[in-house]
Amino acid sequence: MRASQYLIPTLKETPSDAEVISHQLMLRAGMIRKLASGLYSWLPAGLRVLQKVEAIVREEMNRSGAMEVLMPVVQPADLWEESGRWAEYGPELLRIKDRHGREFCLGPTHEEVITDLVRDSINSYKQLPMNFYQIQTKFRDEVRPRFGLMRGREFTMKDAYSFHASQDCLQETYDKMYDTYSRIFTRLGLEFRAVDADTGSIGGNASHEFHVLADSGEDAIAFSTESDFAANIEKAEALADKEQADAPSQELEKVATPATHSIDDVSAFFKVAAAQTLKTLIVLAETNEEGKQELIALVLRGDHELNDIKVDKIPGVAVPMAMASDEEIKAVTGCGVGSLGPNLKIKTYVDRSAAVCSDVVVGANEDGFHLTGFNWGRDGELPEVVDIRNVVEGDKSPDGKGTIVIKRGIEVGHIFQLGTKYSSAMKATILNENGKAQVMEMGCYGIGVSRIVASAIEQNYDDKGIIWPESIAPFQIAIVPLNMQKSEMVKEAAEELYAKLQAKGLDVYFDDRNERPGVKFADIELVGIPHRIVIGERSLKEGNIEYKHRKGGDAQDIAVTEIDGFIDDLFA
RNA sequence: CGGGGUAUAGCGCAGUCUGGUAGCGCACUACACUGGGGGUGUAGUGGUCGCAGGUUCAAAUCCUGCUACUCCGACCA
Repeated sequence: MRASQYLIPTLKETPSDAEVISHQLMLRAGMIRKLASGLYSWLPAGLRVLQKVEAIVREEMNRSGAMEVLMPVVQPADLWEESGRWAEYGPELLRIKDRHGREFCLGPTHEEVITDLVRDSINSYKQLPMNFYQIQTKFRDEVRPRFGLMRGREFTMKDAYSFHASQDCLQETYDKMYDTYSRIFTRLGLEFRAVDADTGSIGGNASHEFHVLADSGEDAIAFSTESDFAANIEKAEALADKEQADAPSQELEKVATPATHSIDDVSAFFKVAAAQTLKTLIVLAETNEEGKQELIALVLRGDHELNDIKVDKIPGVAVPMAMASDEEIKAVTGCGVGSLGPNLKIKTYVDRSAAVCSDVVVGANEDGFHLTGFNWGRDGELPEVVDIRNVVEGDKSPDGKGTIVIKRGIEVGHIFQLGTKYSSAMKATILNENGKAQVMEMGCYGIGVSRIVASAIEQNYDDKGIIWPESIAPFQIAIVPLNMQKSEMVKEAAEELYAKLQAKGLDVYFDDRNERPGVKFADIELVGIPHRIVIGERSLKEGNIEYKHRKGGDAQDIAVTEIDGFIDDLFA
């Protein structure tokens, strides 16, 4: 492509409303422009990247045996009423009416449409399994669109839906998708992790999220230093650092601790680490038969953080988890929040790590007092032990291998075993071997295509701009002729090379603009083209042209006569 | 939805308090110089100051209402 006939409107200054680096750089590199909040136009160079990502996704999906389809963006409300989601889905679902007053929505996802399609077209177990996918625009009316393409309202997604006669068969396709996704992200040149995810309200048997690792990621992921273990921090199991508590070495002592409430206060007052203290949190219990909500105490080590998703799973606790108010606590325990400790007369659970502490500082359940030298068993009965905290760096990995490291990730893929949620609601059945109607098992598999583009930048940039992975760069190689408008020699050499590289099937960016060298170099670096060839009179007279990679290293001279072989090696 | 901020040329901003001819840098156009890292000079183009009312001889500036954008949080995945 000739730069003089192509639009890449680069910006020197960063638009003030761009917060994250990918957003800033895509704007600056002339790849996208904002139309309205959460809505972006793709400019030529940006679209090239998007299409390269799509191509890789498409190739690998096809290779896995999935079939590509294309379903409408606008979907009738009837289908959503059938699945129950018309009522279930909140304001994120953009609802519209046509001229006849009939209700429709803009599809945030396509379970209903595909299920409708399949129930009409598939009748026998003999036809299964089948896996359908599309690469298409989705719309979700996000509460707060932000971070540019990272959380837009309109975005490109690859979504796939598989149908099965049995759970075993679903598992098989699920595993195949897991492998396909791993292959896709590897080909995209991204550093990623597949993590065990919470299946949440939909239920189902298994779910994995695929995260691109980047400091700006919205999710925290825990993984092991020595094994494949990786899980969303919300789900990662937290182990105690030892089997059982050490034998007591201190006597229990009651100490007056005026104005000492928080864990920070307590550890400062007693000059002990927060890990040598316990904190007691009070949450609401489920409403009982008399319509009253009692309280439940949760004991954690002072330095640990409560995980509310884990708490939701403890029997008897109100869902979603809610902390009791100061008044409720005072009324039941007779003391303030800052002095709570073990041995309360209400149902109590203790975290695994808090259960193996010895000689710790705890609240005395009496305002203004704490106990030191507290030991379970001797000084209080050990309540039921549960896992209710977030994992922290340095914890033992749940699979017993290595320790936990926490990094941030951007969710770019999610695979899910749906089970029969939609197929049963929408009566998508087949006849099984026994001639009986049977509801199909379903799986669904999503990839945020436009989000991948942004996440690739979050992971690969420097102070000069974007550094695209080779597989998705808008152009593979740039030719920069210097002073071509004046130098016939340079012009000839550049044109010749341009023709040659194009003939090799490469995506070439030929900067034939009458700009100063600095402008061209800066643009190419900002846009992030991986390979750069500079043709100038100076080196040309010595029979050379100059090559440099975007990732750095010094420029190297290549003899004009050897350029063919050099290029072939580069893209071998 | 709660709390903050912003809206003036394509981009980044000043001017608003204290009303009086709409400005600066970048970009853009023309010409000249320059030609291996966003170069220099000269001359230009481009704005209903977010919208609608109001006050005033006079409103970017003061008042009222609205809208859009944005940040933090809640929510969602």
